[in-house]
Amino acid sequence: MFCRTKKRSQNSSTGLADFQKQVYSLIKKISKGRISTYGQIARVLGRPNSARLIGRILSKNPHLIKIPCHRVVKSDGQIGGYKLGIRKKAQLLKKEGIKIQRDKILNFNQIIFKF
DNA sequence: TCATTGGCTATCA
DNA sequence: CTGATAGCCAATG
Repeated sequence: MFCRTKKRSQNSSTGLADFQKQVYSLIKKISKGRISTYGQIARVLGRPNSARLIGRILSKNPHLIKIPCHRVVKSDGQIGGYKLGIRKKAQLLKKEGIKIQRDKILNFNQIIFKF
């Protein structure tokens, strides 16, 4: 009788698979020479407390060619992490005209990408 | 202004 | 359950 069930585990409410796709979609939109932050991505997608999750997702599935995940950094201007190392990340960013010193973005405030 | 602490999120060892 | 991650934020001293 009652067909109950569905016991959706906690992850239905978060919709993780969907969340990942949205993360990738969003990051692909970041223009060259601009950056965003893990927290900002999380907020735009409606998960203000899941900044850390963004980093996890990117590290798990870095489609380095299609998705410019090197343009996503920490909210305080630090580089964050990168599959190939933060040195590599810094190099890529510099190439796009972003000024970095001691693994920190100097003009962070001016190049932040607004969705 | 800086350093520390605790809470959040999801996953793995 | 604990600790550790590509983090963020507010509170505290």
